Amino acid sequence: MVFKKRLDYGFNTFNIPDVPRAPRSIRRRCRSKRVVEDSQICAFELLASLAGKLLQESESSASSNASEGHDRVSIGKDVVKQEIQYDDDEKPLKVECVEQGSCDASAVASESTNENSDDLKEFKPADSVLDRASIKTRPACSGQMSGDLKSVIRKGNVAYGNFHDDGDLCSPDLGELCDGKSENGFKPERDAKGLETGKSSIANTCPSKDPIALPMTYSAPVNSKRDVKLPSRGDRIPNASFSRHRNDIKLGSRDDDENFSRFNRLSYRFKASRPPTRVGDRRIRKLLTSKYWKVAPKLKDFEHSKADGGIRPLYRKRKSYYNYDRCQYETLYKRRKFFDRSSIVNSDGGISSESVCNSPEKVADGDKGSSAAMSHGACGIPPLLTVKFSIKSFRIPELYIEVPETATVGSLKRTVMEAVTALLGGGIRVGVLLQGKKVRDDSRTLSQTGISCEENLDSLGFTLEPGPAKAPPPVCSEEPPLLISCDKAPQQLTSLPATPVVDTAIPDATPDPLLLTNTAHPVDSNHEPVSSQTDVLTDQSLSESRAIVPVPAMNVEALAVIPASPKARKTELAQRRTRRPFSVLEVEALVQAVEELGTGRWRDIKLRAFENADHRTYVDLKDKWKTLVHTAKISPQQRRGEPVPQELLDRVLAAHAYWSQHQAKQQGKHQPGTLRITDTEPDRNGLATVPTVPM
DNA sequence: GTTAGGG
DNA sequence: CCCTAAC
Repeated sequence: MVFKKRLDYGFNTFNIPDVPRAPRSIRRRCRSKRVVEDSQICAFELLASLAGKLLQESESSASSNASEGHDRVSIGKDVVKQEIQYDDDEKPLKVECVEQGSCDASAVASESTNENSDDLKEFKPADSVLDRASIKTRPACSGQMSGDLKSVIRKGNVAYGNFHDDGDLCSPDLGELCDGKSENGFKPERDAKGLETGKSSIANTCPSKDPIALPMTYSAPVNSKRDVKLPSRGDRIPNASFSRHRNDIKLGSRDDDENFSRFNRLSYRFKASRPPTRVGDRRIRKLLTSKYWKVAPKLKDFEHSKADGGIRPLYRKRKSYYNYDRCQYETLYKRRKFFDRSSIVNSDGGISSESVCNSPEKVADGDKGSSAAMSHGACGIPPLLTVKFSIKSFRIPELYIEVPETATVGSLKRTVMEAVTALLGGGIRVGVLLQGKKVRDDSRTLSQTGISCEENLDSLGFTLEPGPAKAPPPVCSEEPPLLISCDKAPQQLTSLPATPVVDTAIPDATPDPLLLTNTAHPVDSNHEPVSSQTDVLTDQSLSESRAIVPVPAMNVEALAVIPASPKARKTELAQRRTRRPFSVLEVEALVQAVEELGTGRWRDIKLRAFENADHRTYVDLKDKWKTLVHTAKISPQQRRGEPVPQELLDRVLAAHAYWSQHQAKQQGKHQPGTLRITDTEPDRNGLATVPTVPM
C-alpha cells in the first residue's frame, strides 16, 4: 500500500503537470486529485463493487423499467457515484481532456454527459478504458456483467443495444461502436466500470476477436464525434489505476504451480520495466549482453545430479533454481512498484502479445496508443487523419534456448521466461520498419515517412530490440500522428513496449490499466498455462484481452521517481514478494524433512522436500520452521491463518527439541526417536519419503 | 552461496 | 518475508 500510494502520488504529480492545461472546472480538479489517490488505492475493490452494483441495478432496473430513461439514468448515476467516490481521478481527467477536446474516450464521455446526460450516464458504467476492453469483449462474452449491462443499456439506449447486437462488436466496426457510443453517450466512465467489464470479460474468457480493437474503438469514437482529439491524460491515469487492479488480481492468484507460472509470466512483463536487481537480475543482464540465451547449463546440472545422485549437482541445480526463483520473485514483487511501466510493456504487447487492430478508419485519438498516440494527443495536435495500426504480434529478437530433453515443460517455460525477462529487463526499444528499412528518424511524421500511406502499411513493421529503451518524451512528441491505422495490420508489428528500462524513461504512459486487468483475469480464469512462454498468444481470449488492454503506461512511480530522486528506485526494488502461506502439505513436508535432516541444513531440506517449489527458498523454510516452532508453543487461540494440525505441531516441537539437543548440524544421521522416519543418511538422497509439495 | 537471527 | 552479519 505504501508503495502504491507513493506511486500514486508520483503519478498524480506527474499527470497534473503533464496535462496540458486546459481550463478545468474547479470541481473536476478536485476530483481528479482526490480521485486518483483513492482510485488507485482500491481500484480493485471499487471495480468489484461497481460491477456488483451494476449488475444488480441493471437487473432490477432492466426488468422493471426497460424503456424508461429514468431507469437508465438511475443506473448510470449509481455507477457514476461509485466511480466518483472511488475513481474520481479518472473522471476529472477525462473532463479535462474533454474540455481540451482532445481525449477520445474522455471526450466522448464528457460530451455525452454534457449533452445527453441520460444516455451517457448509462453508458458510463464502463470506463473509457473499460469501454475499450469491454467493448470488445462484451459482445462475445456472456458474462453477467456484460449481460446485465447490455440489457440495461439496450433498453435505455438504442445505440448501445445495437452495439451489442452487432455482436461482432468486437469486430470490426469500431466506427459503429464509436458512433453509437458517442451518440448515446455510451462513453462511460472509465474507472470501476471499465475494470469490471474487463474483468468480466476476462473471467468469461470470452474470446474477443479483436483485442486491439478496443483501443481502436476508443479512438474511433472520438473521431466520429469530433475530429480531433488530444491525447488524454485521463487515459494515463486510468492506466495507473488499472495497473493496480491488475496487481491485485495477480496477487490474488497463487499457490498452484500453474498459478505460479502465471505469476512468472506476469512478472516478466513487469520485470521488463524495472531495473534489474539481485542475483536474478544480474544473470539476466549477463544474458542480455549476448544475443542468445542459453539455459541449458542448469538443466545439465540437473541431469548430472540425477545421474550422480551426488549432492554436488543437486546443489548446483538448487542454486540455479534459487536464482531463478529470485528472478521470478523479484519480478513479481517489483512488478508492483513498476507495474505501471510493466503494464505498459504488457499492453504494448509484451513480447508476444498479439494485438489486433482493426479499423482502418482514420481516427483521432489518443488514448490508446500506447505511446505515440498519447504523446501526440498531449501535444494538442489534432490530426485530421489518423493512421491505425493493428499489431498482432511482436517480433522479438531471436532467442535461442537450449534445454535437454529431460527438461520439463515447466522448466522450459521458465527458461523462456527468463530469456524474455532478460530481454525486457535489458530494455527494449521499438523499431519501426518500413518496407524492410528501419525508420530511424523519430522526428519525422508518419506522413513524411510514408507510413501513413496505405500502400506502405503492409510493409510496416515494428520490432522489439534489446537495448535500453529510449524513452521518447512521453508527453509530447513531435510526431503528430495519433494513431496509426492500417487495415491490414502487419502481423509482424508489434506493439511497442514502452520502455522497459524505464527508470529513466518516461515513456509515454500507456494507458491502459485494462490490459492489466484483462491479462490477469484471463489467466486466472481459464487459461491453462500456455505452452508457450507467452500465454497471451495462445489464448484467444487472452490475446484479446491483452490486446485490448494497452498496457499500462509506465508507472507512475517511474514518473514520480524521475522528477524526484533516484532514491525512489530503491523503494521500487524493495518490492516484497507476495505472501504465500504454507499449506498444510508444505508444513508436513517441512516437518518431515527437518525430522530427518535436522535444523540447520536448510539447503538440504529445501532440496529434499521443496526442490520443486521454486517459490520456497531455504530461507523461507528456515523462517517457516521458526514460525512453526513459535506456533507450536502458543495457544491455539493465538494462532492465525490456516490451522496447522496439532499433530504436526507436536512433531515440530519434538523435532525442535531433539535437534536442539543433538545439534542437527553435525550430522543428519541422528533422528529423533519421536520422529518416525528413518533412516538415514541425510546427505544424499536416501530419504525420499518426504513428499514434495509442488507449489 | 549458506546460516542464523533480528526486524 | 526481508535484510544482514558472519561464515
